[in-house]
Amino acid sequence: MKKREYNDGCATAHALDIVGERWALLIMRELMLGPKRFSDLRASLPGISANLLTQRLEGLESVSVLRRRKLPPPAASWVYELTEWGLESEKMIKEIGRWAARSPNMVPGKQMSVNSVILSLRTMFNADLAEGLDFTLGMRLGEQEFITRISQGMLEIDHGEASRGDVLLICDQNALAATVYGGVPLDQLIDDGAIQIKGDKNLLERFCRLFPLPDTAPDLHS
Amino acid sequence: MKKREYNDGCATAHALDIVGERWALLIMRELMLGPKRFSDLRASLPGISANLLTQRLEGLESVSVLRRRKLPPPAASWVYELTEWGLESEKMIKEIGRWAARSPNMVPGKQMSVNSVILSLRTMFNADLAEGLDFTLGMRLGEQEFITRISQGMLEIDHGEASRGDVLLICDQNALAATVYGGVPLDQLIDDGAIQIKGDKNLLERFCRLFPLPDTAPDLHS
DNA sequence: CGGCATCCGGGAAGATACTG
DNA sequence: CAGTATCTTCCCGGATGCCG
Repeated sequence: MKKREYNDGCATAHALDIVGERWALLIMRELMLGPKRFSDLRASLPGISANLLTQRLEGLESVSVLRRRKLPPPAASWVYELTEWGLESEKMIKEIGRWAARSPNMVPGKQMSVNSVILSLRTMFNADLAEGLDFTLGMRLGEQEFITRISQGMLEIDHGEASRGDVLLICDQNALAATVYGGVPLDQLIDDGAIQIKGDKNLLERFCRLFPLPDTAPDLHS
Repeated sequence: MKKREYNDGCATAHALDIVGERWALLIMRELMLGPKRFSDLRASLPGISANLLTQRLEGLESVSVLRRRKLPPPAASWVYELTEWGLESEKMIKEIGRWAARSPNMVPGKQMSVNSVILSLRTMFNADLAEGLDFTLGMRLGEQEFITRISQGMLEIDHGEASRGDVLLICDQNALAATVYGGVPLDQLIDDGAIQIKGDKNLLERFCRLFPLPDTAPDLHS
């Protein structure tokens, strides 16, 4: 056993062999919405060292989770992107997040990356609460733009021109998380200047209530 | 940051903080079908040291994933059991296994624990293929007995008296995996003495075809 | 800017031995 | 059986420096 592996026929154990190392799953999370460059990855993973990021990218490439691709000129830089199979890990990553959302040890209010907020919306979206709704919402979160479509009880969020939405939301990802998950009133964030809106504010308020968090599980040592 | 944590508000990152350490998820897998004692756990996790198992159990208890409980006399020994929330991780663990089942690096034929085989059946069960089937199957896998019920396109497997099934299967878990996943003909395993059957063999053969594996994802370096 | 190479300290993992 | 104690090894994380 050279590369410290569980020698176990179980598929879950195999998953841990290939994506169980520190940072691996978070790197995949950061690539879930599209390819990124080395420094973008590094910027969205607070605390990882360049060294380790290199190692992980090599490891994940060697097991066919992601590939390294050269952008056409004039960009000419390298990007990392998930393979199709790598992309399929979204279900698993969401299920992990859904489970952990009930953790009694989860501390709210910590910083999140743009990608984690978007993925958390995809995870916690409650179709029943969205019945009858039909609209699009543009989001400008820092450098990135997203377009969200809610119709027929379905949610889609992808990169796209934010200005094309029925409503436009401009803020940073933590402000969005604060109102969707933290219950901070939208008006307060607008007054603070943390959030800017163009369009129907009521639509946005309804949007924010579509992502209820589950109850926290009992803490055995509280 | 004492205990090496991702300082990330993302629920998936939090999950890694609490169950991302080596062995943690496999310990949970081993407790998924019911409480176990220290040495049973150790026996079903080939390669873990007593040392580390102690640490992990303490860690998982401290985050309310499992609890330590003293059995009533005359047993009077300690067992470890998942909390309700810990049990809810089954969906996540299955989703991880389902994803990894497509890995191009998965080597078939490795040893599996009894619990992993049972959980893999729960994971890979295909409801469409079970339409119209209605029977029970008892399984005696080493020391453990299970009763499986298939009806209305649903599968249930739990600990229970194997002899009460319409069919009884006696074998070790690797033989079961070999025929269900490895495509080894039942007859061959019977001839080898690896499997014993009491009851309708055809029923068992149909059972074995209810758990198709997904296609393997492309290997970038093949 | 976008990495790769190297070194170094600390801590986690693994092996072995031992105890109640 | 159910763990401790000890020791070694290896991985992680940080810093620095090199190179295209």
